[in-house]
Amino acid sequence: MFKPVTIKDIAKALGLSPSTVSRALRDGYEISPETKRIVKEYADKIDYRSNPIALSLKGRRSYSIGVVVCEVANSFFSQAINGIESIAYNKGYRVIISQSHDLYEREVINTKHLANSSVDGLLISMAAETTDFSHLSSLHENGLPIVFFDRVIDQIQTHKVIVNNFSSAFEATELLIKRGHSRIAHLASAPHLSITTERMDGYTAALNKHSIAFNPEYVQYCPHGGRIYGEVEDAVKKLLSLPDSADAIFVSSDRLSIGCLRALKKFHLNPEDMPVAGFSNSDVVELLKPTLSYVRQPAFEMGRIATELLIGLIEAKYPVTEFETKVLDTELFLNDGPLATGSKSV
Amino acid sequence: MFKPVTIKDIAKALGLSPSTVSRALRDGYEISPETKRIVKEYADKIDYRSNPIALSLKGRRSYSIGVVVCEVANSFFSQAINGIESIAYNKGYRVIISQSHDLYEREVINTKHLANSSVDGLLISMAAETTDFSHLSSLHENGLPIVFFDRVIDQIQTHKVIVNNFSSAFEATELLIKRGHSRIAHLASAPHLSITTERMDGYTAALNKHSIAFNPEYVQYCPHGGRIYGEVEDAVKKLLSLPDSADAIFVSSDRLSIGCLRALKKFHLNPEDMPVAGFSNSDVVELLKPTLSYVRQPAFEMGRIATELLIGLIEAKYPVTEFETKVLDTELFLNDGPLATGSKSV
DNA sequence: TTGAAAGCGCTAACAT
DNA sequence: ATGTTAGCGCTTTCAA
Repeated sequence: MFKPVTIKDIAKALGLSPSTVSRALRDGYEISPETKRIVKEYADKIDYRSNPIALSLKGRRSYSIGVVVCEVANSFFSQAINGIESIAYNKGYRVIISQSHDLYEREVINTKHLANSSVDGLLISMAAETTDFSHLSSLHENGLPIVFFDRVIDQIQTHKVIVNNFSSAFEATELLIKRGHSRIAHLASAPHLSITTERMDGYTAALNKHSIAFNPEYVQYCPHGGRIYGEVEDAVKKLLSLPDSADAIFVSSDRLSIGCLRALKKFHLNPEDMPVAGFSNSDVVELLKPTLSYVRQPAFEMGRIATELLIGLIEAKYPVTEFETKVLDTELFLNDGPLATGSKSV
Repeated sequence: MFKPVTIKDIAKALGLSPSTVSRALRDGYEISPETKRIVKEYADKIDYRSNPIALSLKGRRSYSIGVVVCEVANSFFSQAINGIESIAYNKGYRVIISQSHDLYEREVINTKHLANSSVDGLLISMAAETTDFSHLSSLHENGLPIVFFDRVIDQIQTHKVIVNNFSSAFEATELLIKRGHSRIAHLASAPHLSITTERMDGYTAALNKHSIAFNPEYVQYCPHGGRIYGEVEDAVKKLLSLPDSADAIFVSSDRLSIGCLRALKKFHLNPEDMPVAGFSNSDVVELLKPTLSYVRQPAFEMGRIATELLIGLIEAKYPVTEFETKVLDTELFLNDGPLATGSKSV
């Protein structure tokens, strides 16, 4: 069907050997300028493009990086992907995206599939369901470069890119406190995710600072990360039906924030009655009706940095042993404007 | 770095020839059950995985399909990508996604890059800016299977997947008319896009049916498809500042719908004063404050079907000459519930 | 300065 | 039932 032009074709047409053509095209120093000119002109004319597959086979490099996120249809991740692409593209890598849908099994299959597709490296944000990391550690031990972003794990030593989850959560919670609320609930994602624990800590720290007793009943987890809307609605319902019902909610993830608003709307609760502060990178937050005060993560930037780190790993001459965890700042928005900014980078 | 196990390794370890191993692994009929067992067990033990690059080089097939959309961070497209993935995945293809950001130049670079990466086929929704299609026709003439979805073009004969844009637009417009509006503006995307003209026709047809004179001043185009928010705001501003200002707006694309609401909010216009009906696949439409009556496209389904058609093309034994254009139904939602459904499939 | 030949991992036609 | 060999497109010694 598709009839690609090969180096051999050029060689034959020009009465040269394939190796000469190869060298001429790659500007080998041994080739005469004249020959180079001829070869290049001809290659140009017939629109020759080298076959990257053959190149990969030879060089054991595929110039592609694999990405595993829970879902593309999520503002945070699609923005991060934009960032990933912007760098990968410039550096000549293509990006293969796959979605875990927050399912452990899908994550395992995807990473295997990607590794098997000989990606040169992996960019991953853990699925909510995942608690066993052997699928990743085995790849990592085999030398596959991996960089984590957003939902990271401690068990694998490599570069990581996150935001200051603790202080972001702290500030968001404190915002609610400063507005006079004291029965602040916390709607959280799967309990073992890094973002969940860190944000939880920020939440409790804020309560502490303002001498508000921590009430475990005010904390609801969504083990599926909000993948199933029902779990969010149930969680919210529980918070509302407590004897001493919550009077504000801090939500610790993008999808949950939306789910929470949806549930509140369903229960006919006005934002005045039940203000919500949560993480969200939605591009329409300002237009949402139960309004949302929100923490915005620099998703694009996170993708960019993670990719730079990954490519650094891939192209490193010597094995890298010093890893860094980049911590970026978030921004806290209160209805329509920035109120305060997150904390420092480490 | 990465130490892949090869068929040769297995052959050597087992005292067999590479071809025997290869055949045993692929269940070749000529291999004795005993040998198969031995080979498979060993392969399993050392976690052997075939090198897809070598396979591709051999078979001239990469088992990957390229996707070009304007933007991943757009509900319609991210849902379509989910559909694409669901099929591709099952059939053993991986998906390489790239974004044109509605820019002609990016689209050209991306398609070249993908073709050059030897994808087996291309799934594309045209960029708003694109008016010259030679980058695609040349690939297509060279035998690269292409399937268009959503934003299609007439110039290339192949499978296409769209929705019934005409009747969807017709119904959305008629909805506004039935609610007593007669000065209905139309906020449209780039004028040469298929979706723009088809939806425009539906809009005018609805006006006609109800004997409302078509007023060209009520039509505003956004050549960048809303990529630049300013163009949307300007367009809306113009519509509002006409001597005989519009009293309702029909918006013909996802991003524009959001942009339009944003502009209206900025101008402090209530939905009662200026109702909007528009295409949108946002997953938070019901939560938007200037409310939106909306046409929802079966994005996931479109991705699914387009991918099935593409893989059909890729795996066709003989050149395909009969192409079909699948036309799917949309749904029209009025605040909180379906009101009417789009029209038939062709 | 150029060419010949080997090899990357795999498969398939052709032996045996 | 198993082995030998050639070749996919390219690069890279090694020879000339």
